[in-house]
Amino acid sequence: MDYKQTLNLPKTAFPMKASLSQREPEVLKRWQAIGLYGQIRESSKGRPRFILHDGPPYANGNIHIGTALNKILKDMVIRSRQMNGSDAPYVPGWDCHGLPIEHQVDQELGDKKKGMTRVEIRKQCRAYAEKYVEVQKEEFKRLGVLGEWDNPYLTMKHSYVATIVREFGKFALDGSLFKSKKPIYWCSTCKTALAEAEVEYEMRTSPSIYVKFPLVSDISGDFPSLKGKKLYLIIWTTTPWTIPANLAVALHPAFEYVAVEIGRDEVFIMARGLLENTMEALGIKEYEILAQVDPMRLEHKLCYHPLYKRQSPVILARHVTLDAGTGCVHTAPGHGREDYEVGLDYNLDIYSPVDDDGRFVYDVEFFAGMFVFDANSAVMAKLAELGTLISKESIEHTYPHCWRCKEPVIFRATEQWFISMEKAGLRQKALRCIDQVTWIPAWGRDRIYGMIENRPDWCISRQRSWGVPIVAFYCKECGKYLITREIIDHVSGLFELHGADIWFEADNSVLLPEGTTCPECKGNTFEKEEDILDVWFDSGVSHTAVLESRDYLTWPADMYLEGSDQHRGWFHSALLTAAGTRGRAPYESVLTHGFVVDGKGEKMSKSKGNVIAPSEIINRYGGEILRLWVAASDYQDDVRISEKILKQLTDAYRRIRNTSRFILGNLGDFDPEADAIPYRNMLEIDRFALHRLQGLVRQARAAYDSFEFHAVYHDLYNYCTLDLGAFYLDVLKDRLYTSPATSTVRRSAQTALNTILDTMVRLMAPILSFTAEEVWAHMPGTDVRSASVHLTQLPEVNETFLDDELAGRWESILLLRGEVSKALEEARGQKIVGHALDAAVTLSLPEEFGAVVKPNADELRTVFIVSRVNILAGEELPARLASPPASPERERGRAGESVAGRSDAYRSTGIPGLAVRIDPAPGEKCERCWIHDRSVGADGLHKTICARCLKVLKAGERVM
RNA sequence: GGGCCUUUAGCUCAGUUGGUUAGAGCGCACGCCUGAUAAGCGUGAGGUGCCUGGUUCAACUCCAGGAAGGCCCA
Repeated sequence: MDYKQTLNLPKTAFPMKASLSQREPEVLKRWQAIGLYGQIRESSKGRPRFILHDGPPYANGNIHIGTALNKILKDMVIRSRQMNGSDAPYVPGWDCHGLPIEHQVDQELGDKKKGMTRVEIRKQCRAYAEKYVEVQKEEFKRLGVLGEWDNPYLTMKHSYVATIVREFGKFALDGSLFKSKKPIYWCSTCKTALAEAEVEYEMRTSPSIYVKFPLVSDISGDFPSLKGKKLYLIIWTTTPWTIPANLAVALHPAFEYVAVEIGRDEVFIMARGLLENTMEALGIKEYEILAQVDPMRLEHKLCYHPLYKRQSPVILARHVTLDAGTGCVHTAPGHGREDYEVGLDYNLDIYSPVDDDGRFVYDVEFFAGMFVFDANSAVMAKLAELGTLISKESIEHTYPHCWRCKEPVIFRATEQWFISMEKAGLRQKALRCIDQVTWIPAWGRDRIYGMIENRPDWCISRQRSWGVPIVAFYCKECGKYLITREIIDHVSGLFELHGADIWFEADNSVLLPEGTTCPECKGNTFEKEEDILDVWFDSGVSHTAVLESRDYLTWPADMYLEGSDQHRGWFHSALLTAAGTRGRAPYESVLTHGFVVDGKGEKMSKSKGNVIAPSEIINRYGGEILRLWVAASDYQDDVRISEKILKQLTDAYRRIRNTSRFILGNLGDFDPEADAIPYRNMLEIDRFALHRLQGLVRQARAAYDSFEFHAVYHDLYNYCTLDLGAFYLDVLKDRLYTSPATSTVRRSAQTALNTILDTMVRLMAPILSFTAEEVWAHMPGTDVRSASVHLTQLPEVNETFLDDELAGRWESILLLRGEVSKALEEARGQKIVGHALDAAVTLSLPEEFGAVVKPNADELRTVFIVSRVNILAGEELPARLASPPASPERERGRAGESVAGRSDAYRSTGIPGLAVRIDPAPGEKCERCWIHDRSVGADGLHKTICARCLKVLKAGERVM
């Protein structure tokens, strides 16, 4: 007879092999078909809301691994909050305007662009954005991210654009808005402003000149040794044409400067660290240091301009370096980024006397009308003529060039729009708002605080086509700009209906409210502004464009969740726009994650070849593995990814999957409604398992509460391996397989298993959303369950399953089990036994420990999974077991070696006083349950079967 | 160059307020099983706690300096 057929072996349709890349799309299809997102919304009506407001990714290109990390994290936050008693809707969004798209479209259009109107270009850009919104949408869905995908927010939608105008209007009307000059990259061939991303650095030969600036101020009071000398600050530059715009000479406040006499009573001042280099460049061999000069004492002193009859002050600036030059830096605030910044500090004019063609304007003495690069030699000649040029060479260096025409570009100040950090107290408002927010991790607060504290005014204008127009008019009579509440209301209304294209299509009779007159000069003819808004303003106001416009969302959001770069980006622009218009932050909390780096912790880059695309992982391993990777990582730091890490995660995934599968297999004939055993009637070990399960629930819920998904992962995984695999499930096999199918003892185990799986599956649902759903579908009692695990709630700690007294005893048994395992391993090594069921275990228990374990003595055989357990009472102990180890330092197991015989006792170190002896179990091995028992062979018919199994068989026969 | 941050076994992570021999799982090695089987179980070996100083009876933990890496500026 084939006794295997009489066993209750696991049986389930749940496949061991996950085939994630095939199965996941099916799960997604089903979610779509049953309208899962809508069902969740419906089922959670009236619950407290949790609003995670999505930061809009830029609608350009495929998603990368960092985007995937971000979106999956968001999904886990949403799902765990949703399953935690909240109503957590998720409205994804996209950032659609801006340079990268316009730049892409520019490249695709090539020369065709020249003949196109702005509106036509904008149409192309819109189509481009639309395309990538769809591409990315599918990619996000594939990650298992659940949300309102059929109604996302787009920053280019009419209603959104109208909101942008209204929010912009608030800054215009509260006095924050102003116009000022700022240097930007300018291509004088294309006559256009360029963004940083549009300049390419190429080698170019430029002049390299040293110029002396005669010091006007007498500093001999501070430096007596310089009395009566002719003092000069020496500067070095590669752009002689910017000398006419020089307004200052900058020194570093912390560098050492020296005054050096070079003969003829001429004294040059420069940084000590660059003295030798400079002297060599100037060809001066003999010189004498007369004094050390403290740069702080030179601040605000004056020099003559080397060309003109005006004076330039000495200023202090930290951007001065010792890499090249003299440590005295020619400063033209209208022609350099750092010059501009320091110019603001010293209230210098942003002077930039160059027109759109790159020519000096009419009032520039000597050089009016000259193209700047042609003016280089003229400037040098004039300097030489005036005796202020002291060296002239040329240099090869990298210089910015226009991406389109490849000509060198210049830095040139142009009129820009700014939102002031001070005029309406924006900086102070924003700083105050920061402390109303919970920053996770906490250092996010200091980071953004420092940024807001130090940032310059917000330059919000761009000379581009693809964006939201700055709604402003200029009076043709007096030139003043005009922005009024009426204009904002009127234009935002137009945008709401027609979109922002109308700004470029319609004329002022449409764009201006009827009867608009200039309040300054009463003029009534106007010109509209052509600049567009910085896209950070677009996305910055999403809190109002999205949260305030959908009645199922709330303002402020409960959470913003983005990478840590967004302290300078979206968190920042959202804070400014909300603080300025509403006086508080648009978020209650801000959670940031690190960046994805490679296995060595280094940044991913194409050139390093260490980039891993999400699609690659999805195709090879499945989206679930990507989700598990996100869950397993501590996102507060940078997150590593590598083949090795993915391999580890697939192993971990299989473990969780197989554990679920094994339980499902043993629940194949279990109907929870009909077969469950009341808790009080369950076996102790099953009750202990339920007690331990509550520990998992407690830990996992706490981890979810604080968004520590990696703790959930570790707890869940360790639970599968330790609590279940290494103990409970292993012990349970004998009972599940060999007991009568409907027996109380087997039903008791199944009741526990059902609760365990039901708990596990809901705990894993926010992380392993696909697999949890798959398990859910295979669980017994499906007809009385929700259609999806994602419609259920996280398990709560069930107090009725807590029994500390019982748990205490069983923890001791577990400890004992560990020691027995070691003894068995030793015996295996000595070939006394193979499988544990070959063994009989004899224990000599220390008194106190023995008392604890005693009530469960009969269960030890099954807990150890051995054939027999003998417990020796203290007085019965053989002498060799009773005597303490000769010395505590002696290695384990050696205590018994002095005694002859193969079954030396194992002497425990974990439980002092415990000795374990392993012998081959007496009796034959039962063919059915594999336990060695003396009763095997007693039955005439079933000669290879033990008494216990015989009983089961007999009972089965009767039933049959 | 500046601001913020990170650094614990090969990997992913734990480690209360400074206090015994720094933990877990995986991976690895060895063994068992073949009734979770492209599975399962057991045992074991792995750590200069990034480095250097300092405070302290005592430092992975506190302080200073440095290194490597990351984000944001310049």
